[in-house]
Amino acid sequence: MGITKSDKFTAEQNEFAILAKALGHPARIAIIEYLLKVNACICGDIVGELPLAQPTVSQHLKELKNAGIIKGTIEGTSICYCIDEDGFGKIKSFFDHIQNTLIENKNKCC
Amino acid sequence: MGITKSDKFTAEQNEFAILAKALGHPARIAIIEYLLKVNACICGDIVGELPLAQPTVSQHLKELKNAGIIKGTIEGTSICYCIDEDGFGKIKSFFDHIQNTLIENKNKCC
DNA sequence: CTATTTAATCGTATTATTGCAATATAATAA
DNA sequence: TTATTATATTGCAATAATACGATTAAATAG
Repeated sequence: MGITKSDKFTAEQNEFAILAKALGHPARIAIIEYLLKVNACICGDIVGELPLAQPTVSQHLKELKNAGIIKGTIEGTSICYCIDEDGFGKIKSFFDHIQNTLIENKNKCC
Repeated sequence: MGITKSDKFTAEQNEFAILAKALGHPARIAIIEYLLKVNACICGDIVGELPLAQPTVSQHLKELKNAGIIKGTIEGTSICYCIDEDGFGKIKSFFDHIQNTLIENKNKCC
């Protein structure tokens, strides 16, 4: 079989899994960290920063964009990427919810 | 070539990617949510809760455990799983850091 | 010891991901 | 128009992930 049974899970479960999956690669974490470091949106020099070829970086950027974690705007011949706060907000609220529930359930674990 | 170049990235980047990757599947999100819902650690009835066969659930539990997101304790013939707060703490602090940096960088994005 | 119960592991088919060379596309520059 | 520059897409090989039937392992029950 080998195919994820997405239809057997809720839309929310799938939505969060997609966000988490997009962050599940060191190159994509490195991209996020770089976008934060340069303190502003940045263009194609992400390629120069990563130990990967240009098509590979482009592919990782595409996955982050599809998941709603970053966004890109065209600026002449180059494209400016930056973190999409909406996507991050969704992830963060999920973790906050878990954290709160864990605090409520304190000491009721094995 | 199809193999992630983990050695080209920092230990922290890899560590966080592993945590995020472990959450990058709806079944594993469903497991986390179920563990939260039952308000205490729970045993093998996770299998009854998910639309997946027992070996598949066991495999997902193993991945969550390897990533440090859940932990299991033996209780007779069954095993009691619950969320590992340490693993979640790491993920949460990463997101908190990003959130804080985003707030600092306000309006400097494209 | 012999069931029974519970969960992990093995083996394997299917599908997805990773990575890059080669190529294509899109915008500007000359 | 013809370069040039920047990024995306295609195609393909290698590896990883998903799912499950069959089996195994470990603990308890009888």
